[in-house]
Amino acid sequence: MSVKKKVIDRGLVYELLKKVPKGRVTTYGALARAVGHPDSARAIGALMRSNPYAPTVPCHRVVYSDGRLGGYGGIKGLGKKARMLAREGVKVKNGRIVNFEKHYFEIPQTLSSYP
DNA sequence: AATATGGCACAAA
DNA sequence: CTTTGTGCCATAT
Repeated sequence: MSVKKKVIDRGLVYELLKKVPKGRVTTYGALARAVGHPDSARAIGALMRSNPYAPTVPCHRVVYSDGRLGGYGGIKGLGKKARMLAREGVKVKNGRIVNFEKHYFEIPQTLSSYP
């Protein structure tokens, strides 16, 4: 099998993230998995951190697998992140998403076998 | 090129 | 439920 690509496709990550509907949230691990890198959860965060496509990519909809918010430029950004999520219908309580499973949106792994 | 940092995830205690 | 330790990958300097 021709396995050539080792690095994550940033464009693909952003595309998938953009596919996340409003009022729903996903996790870094899920995103990593969707792009074909099940162990690159952290890398996803790194890509978000760079955030080259600022408001184009809803990086604020990406949270920890535990249901917590995660980062967003530090503890300061968390408040803003929580507010944005709450505004979209995702209630955040004490830095944790309420009914996380309910708002969780698993990204279709259809593009996992992307060249 | 190498080191340090970081917006993660999971298991074990 | 909280804390510790380990793995994994991208970016910045």
